[in-house]
Amino acid sequence: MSQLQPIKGTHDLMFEDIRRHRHVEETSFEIARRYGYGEIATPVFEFTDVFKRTLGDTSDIVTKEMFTFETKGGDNITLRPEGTAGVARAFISEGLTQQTPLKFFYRGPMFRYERPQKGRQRQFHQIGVELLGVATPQADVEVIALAAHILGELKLTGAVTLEMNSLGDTESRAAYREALVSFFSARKDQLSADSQERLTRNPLRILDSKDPADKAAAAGAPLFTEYLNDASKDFFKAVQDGLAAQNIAFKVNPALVRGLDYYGHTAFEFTTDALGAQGTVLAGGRYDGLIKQMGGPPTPGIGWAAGIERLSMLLPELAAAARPIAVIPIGDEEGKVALGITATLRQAGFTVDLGYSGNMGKRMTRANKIKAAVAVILGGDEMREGVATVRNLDSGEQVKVPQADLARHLAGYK
RNA sequence: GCGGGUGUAGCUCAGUUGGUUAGAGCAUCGGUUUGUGGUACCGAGGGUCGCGGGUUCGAGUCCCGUCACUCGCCCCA
Repeated sequence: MSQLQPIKGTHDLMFEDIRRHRHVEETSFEIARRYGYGEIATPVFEFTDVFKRTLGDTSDIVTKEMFTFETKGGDNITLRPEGTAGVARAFISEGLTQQTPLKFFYRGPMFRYERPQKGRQRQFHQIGVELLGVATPQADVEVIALAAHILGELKLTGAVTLEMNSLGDTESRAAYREALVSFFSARKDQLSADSQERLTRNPLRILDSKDPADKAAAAGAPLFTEYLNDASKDFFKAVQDGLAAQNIAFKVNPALVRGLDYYGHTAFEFTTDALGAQGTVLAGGRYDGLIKQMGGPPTPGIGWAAGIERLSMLLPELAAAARPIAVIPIGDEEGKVALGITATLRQAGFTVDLGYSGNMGKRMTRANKIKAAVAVILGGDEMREGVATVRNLDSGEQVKVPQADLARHLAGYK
């Protein structure tokens, strides 16, 4: 079709949309900063192997959702589908492995070749955090508390619920996986086609299938909690106690699992029912095996990512932007003086609009359209007296103010 | 990748059982108002009816294809 349209699943962000995006980014980084997080910006593309090795060859992201290209030089590169792999790669390749614990905040575009839907684009944006090098539950608690704090600051506490689960350590997960496979294998014919496929690829996923047949079949399935070993149970308990100590409400959801291979122990999601099928707004978990799997020293890690588009859609109305001051000269001579006054006011920190053309009526109309709070009018009379007429555009009241006193007089409109 | 819905002006939408110059509101521009905006009144511009093909004397309307958007499945933030 026409080249004059954005690529499927991409959008131009402007006006109110980008204000909301920036609001999410800026408030979340401001909170993360208080928890000791510094920002990291990794490249938007990496060697394809970086994602293949970390996400696991069988995950859907790797098998069908990556934007992968060959460069002119013959390298195989991929637009990042998520943020953790790049941060983990940087952790190793930047030689940071001796500097743990490390806390990173990131924001930026991610790319997944998927069918677009409400709250799901091919280029979308995430904020996320990673905490590397802390193996104790205190890290899990802190990272989840940070997420809750950010959502609270965004005024979304009432709109989301926190669900969590333990995927146990490697030993527990292997035991549980085995139990699940044997349970579902015995009733394979009752499962949906998708889930029969999952049986070999990712049996845990059968548990949170939306298919009614799967839900029925999963009713009597063994519970993860029965297969957690003592170490895993203690760990999960400590995380829950830590959250309770901070009055963070959560719900244990035994069906909560992870699509990506590198997760173990704590998995959590903040979800909403306001976004249709895309209810997950922020999700994360512990990935103790990842760094080693990538070729670094064994290093525990935990983190989460949140979709900025999804958060933006949930956000309540933002406070109105600051209203500008409109400077309105009536003729060419006044125009020159207006230039100087405009510059002075902008230097002093005011938001000032100086129109580009039109008679006074036109300029007043424009002042009104951009929601200016006051108009500073400069005409022949004002020039002779060395003043400007300051008109309050809400009340219509106007007074003459010496040009030199404008900044002081307008102080309330900054 | 699979399934449903929808494509008419810049935006939101009407358009009868197929019928001759395709409409409205909002927005835009001009005027009433050559030093005063918002309100009001008057007027104007703006449409290959997503695209291609077919049926028909005649298609915005019916049929087929295609593209796009959208919702859901899968998966995920």
